[in-house]
Amino acid sequence: MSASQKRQNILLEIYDYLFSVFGPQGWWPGETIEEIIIGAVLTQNTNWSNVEKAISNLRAAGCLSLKKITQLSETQIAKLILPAGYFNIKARRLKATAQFFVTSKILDYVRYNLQLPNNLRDKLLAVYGIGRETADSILLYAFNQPVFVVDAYTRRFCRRHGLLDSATDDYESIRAFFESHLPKHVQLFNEYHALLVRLGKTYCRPRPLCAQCPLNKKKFFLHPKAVE
DNA sequence: GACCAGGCACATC
DNA sequence: GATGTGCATGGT
Repeated sequence: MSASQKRQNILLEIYDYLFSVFGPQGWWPGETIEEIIIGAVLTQNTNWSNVEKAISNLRAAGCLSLKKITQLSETQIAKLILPAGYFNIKARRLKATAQFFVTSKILDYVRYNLQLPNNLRDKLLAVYGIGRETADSILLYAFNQPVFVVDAYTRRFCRRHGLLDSATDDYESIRAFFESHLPKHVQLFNEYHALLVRLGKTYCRPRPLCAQCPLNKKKFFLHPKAVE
């Protein structure tokens, strides 16, 4: 068995185990593509429960749509998304994001079942307020593209369990690691990321509760040294 | 009261 | 390219 196949087996073993412990996570918790995009911006460095409050404000005001958001002032948006924190900066980011989707008509590709432009990730990254994680969250959860989302939990998980050399644990390396060692299945990527977040919230905080982590019962480590 | 949360842009070195 | 900083509410 090649080293690559071994890595793939371990990643799938971890996935199966997490799924058996936590079950399906039901991501993304949004009704529509537009709501997912809006939530992806609002959840930056912010607890999801606060995002829910902001989304419910937007919905109550009839503003839970990208077109509507382009028509509001940043001040108006900021008032609605107040509970999500960083409301001034996020108002600007949300408006820039909404303007991108409205002017590019990307949602029409979905509506008419067309193939998305293959440089969509680069286009998203060029939008003010959309970085790697937000772009990839949108691609995976809103547009069902097989992109593996990396976040703080994923990075922490990789470090603590020694999945990567510490020299190559930047965002793109971690993304490439998962994408190249897993079957390119949207539903797998969807559930895997959500399960890592679930695991991280429970056992892998910055002040970790690693002793109780269910993964301790298994030995998945690819590299002998897991970093704290 | 401190710490943390499903980041990002920008300044500075 | 690496590292530091501002952004801000609400839950634990």
